[in-house]
Parts: sequence; C-alpha cells; structure tokens
Amino acid sequence: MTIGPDPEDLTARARIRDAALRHFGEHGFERATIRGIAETAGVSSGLVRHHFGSKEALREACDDYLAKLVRRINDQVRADTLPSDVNYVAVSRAALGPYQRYVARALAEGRAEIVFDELVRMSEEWIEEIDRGRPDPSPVPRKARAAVGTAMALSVSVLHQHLSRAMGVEVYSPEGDRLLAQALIDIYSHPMLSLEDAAKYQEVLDQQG
Amino acid sequence: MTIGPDPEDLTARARIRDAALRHFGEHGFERATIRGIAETAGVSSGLVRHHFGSKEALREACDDYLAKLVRRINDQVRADTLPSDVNYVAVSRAALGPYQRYVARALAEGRAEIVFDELVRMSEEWIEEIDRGRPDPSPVPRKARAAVGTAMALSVSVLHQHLSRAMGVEVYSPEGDRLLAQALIDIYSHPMLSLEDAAKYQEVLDQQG
DNA sequence: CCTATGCCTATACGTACGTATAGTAGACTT
DNA sequence: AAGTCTACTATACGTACGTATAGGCATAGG
Repeated sequence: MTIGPDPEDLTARARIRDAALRHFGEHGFERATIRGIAETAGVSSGLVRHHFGSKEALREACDDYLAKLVRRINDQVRADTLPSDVNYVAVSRAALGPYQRYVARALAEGRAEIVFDELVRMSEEWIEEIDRGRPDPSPVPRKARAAVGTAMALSVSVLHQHLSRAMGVEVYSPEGDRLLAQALIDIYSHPMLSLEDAAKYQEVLDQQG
Repeated sequence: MTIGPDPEDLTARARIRDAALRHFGEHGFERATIRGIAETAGVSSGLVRHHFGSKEALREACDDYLAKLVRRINDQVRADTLPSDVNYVAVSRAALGPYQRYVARALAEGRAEIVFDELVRMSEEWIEEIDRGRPDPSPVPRKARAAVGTAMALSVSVLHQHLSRAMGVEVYSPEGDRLLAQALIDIYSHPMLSLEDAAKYQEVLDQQG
C-alpha cells in the first residue's frame, strides 16, 4: 500500500484517476474494480462512470495522464541538465515514483506507448553524447540501441519483485536502492563482451544473414 | 496466433496445459477463460476442472511445467558448452520460444520465480567467467549483478511490443531478431559509463549512504 | 457378471462486476 | 423564480465466467 497525495486536495475527478492508478498498479486492470476505485477515491461508483464513461476509458485517462507527466519531466530534464550530466533513468524512476507499479504493468501489457517512446527519446540524446567519445562508430542505428537500452533500464521496475527476491533485499527500500544503483553503475561501466567476442558474434550473424 | 505442437499428439491433460499456456500468454490470466482453453484443447470445460481443479491451479501447473523446462535447459547448456562459449540469454530465449509470451507475462506479474532464479544462476556462472578477465574486482556481489543482468536480458521479451514499435520492426521477425542481436552485441560490448563517471557516481552514492 | 475407477460431457448454479437508469442537490443563467 | 447544467448517489440489470453436480462410457479387477 503506497501512499499518494491527500485525497482531500484533489477534485473528485482527479481523486478517481489517482485511485485508479493505484488500484490498476497494485492489482492489475482486470482485478481492479470500479467499486474499489470509487471507494478509495471516496465517491460512488456511479461518479466514476459519470466522469470517465467506462473502465477502459478510465485506464486511457490514466495512460494519458502519465504521458503528459513524462513529457513534462523530459522537458524539464532537458532544460535543467546536460544529457551526460545525470542518468535520465534515475530521474524518470524518481519522478514516476508513485506510479511505478502502474507504469510497469502498463508497459508489460504493451500499453503506455508514449511513456516508453519518450524515454527512448531521452535515451537517444544520452547515447548521442556517449557516441561522441567513441572511437568506433556503431554500425547499429542509435534509435535501436536507445530502444533496447530503455527496455533494459525499465526492466528494473517491471521485474522488481524478482529482482528483490534474487538480490535478497527489497529494491524499493533504501538499502535495496543503494545496492541496485551500485550494480547498475558496475554493469554500465563494465562491458559483458570483449570487443573480440563482439566481433566474433557479429561475424556469426553476418554469415547467417 | 503462434502455433504449437499438434494437439493430437498429446494427452488431454497435456493439451489442456498447452492451450492454457497459449491463452494465458496471449490474453493474460484474467482475460483467458476456462471455456476458451478447453475449446482450443478440444475438450469440455469440465475436463479442465477434472484434471486441474481450478483456474489458479491450472496456472500453477503451467508455471511448474516451465520451471522444469528451464531447469532441463540449464542442465543441458551446462553440459554442452562452456559458459563463455555462448550467450545463455539467446539459448533460453530460443528454448522458451513457444512460451515466451507466457513467461513474459508471468514474470511481469512476479510469478515464475524459478524461471527467473534459474536464469540468474546461469547468469552468475557467465559473470564469474567474465570477472576472471577483469582487472578491478567488482565491489558489488556477483549475485546482485547477475540478477540485474538477467532482468535486463529478459526485458527484451517482456517489453517486446514497445521494442518492436520503437525499432520499427517486429522483434520476433527475422530482421527484427537480427537488428536486436546487433544492438545487444553493441550494447554489451560498449560501456555506457566511463570508469571515471562510474567512480563519480559511486562517490555520490557513498556520500549519501 | 459386477462394481469400481478414471476420463470425459452436459447442464446448472452463484456471483462479482461493468454498465445503465432514475433521481437529488446545488450553482449558474436569464 | 423558473429552467437547466453539472456533480453526485442509490439501485437495478445483465451477463460472463468460475465452479459445482450428475451422469455416461470404457477399462480393469475380482
């Protein structure tokens, strides 16, 4: 049970949307119920329908909300910092914080396209920066690498339960977060493949293609 | 609609389990129906209950089946090849092939723990190999790195829809697979962070902690 | 020959939940 | 003051789907 903003502070409509984000995030879309959402929003189930029309439309409203949010975050990050200056992944994770469970679920279901694509866009800029300091230009399009990199970064959120279990510490706890950060730094700074091995694999690919 | 083994070849029980894997994988657990599963298995819905007791138990049977499968795969890989010799990720992906959608969904829901943990085990051995050729020993436990690495590797499956959209080519198609493989090779062989940057971040972490 | 056991079907039951309807209360307009 | 619009509640409706029940049909054991 993650806590969000005080329900009193929001309009009923916003409270419903927020409750929906929580319920969808915690139980998944199918298992979440309109009645349950209405209850935590402190309204009748009829009002949910009044404002959003249907459960599906409510979900879309949630997606839209997050899409706008991630765009705002991106614009802000871009304005505030140089791409290389900070790991955009961490920023996004922090900012999407309260909604991480929803985002993770939505992404796994193939939804929230805009969220993913915006992160890819950010990633692309970051990679562009990195590419500048790279002796050998990459043969694979930046966008493809950005997409894969984004997916990898998001896997932490999407698979957080498994990660927590395997690492022996809840990743959303302070110690977990710390250990995770260290692991990420280590992984991101140490290639898993030597350039020779990479060339070898690439060669195999070329033969196949 | 992915095709599996010829339903005639299997016992009814196996056919049901296979149909369940497909339905759960394609529609998700909640949206999949016993009746639907029974239909594609070519049996009555009553028989599903007869053999598995309940929908939830049916899902558990699916998880168990995959757990056994992944263990078999791991043992075989370990017997056949040196860890460094082949990317275990690719092997697993290939072997889990027909069930990828199910696995992806199950993992995203925090299920199929054994599958994840087995992959971590494999990853650990691989990383052990890599660590040997590494000048600076990593300060972070191998298991943690293996867990994160595994999650990252699996993100391709879990987020395949987004990946396909962002890369502009279906990742499960031949070209998509090829592009993906190239991107992975490139990413795995080129660190995103320089050692200096890594040290910098690590320092920030140390100050915080 | 009989009953028992396992595989299987057809049908019925109960209910949770999305959706629809009808209606109330207050604010705003003219 | 009358009309109407919006926010909201309470209640009712319909149904999809998991589960339960009862029974058929074969093979096997005694």
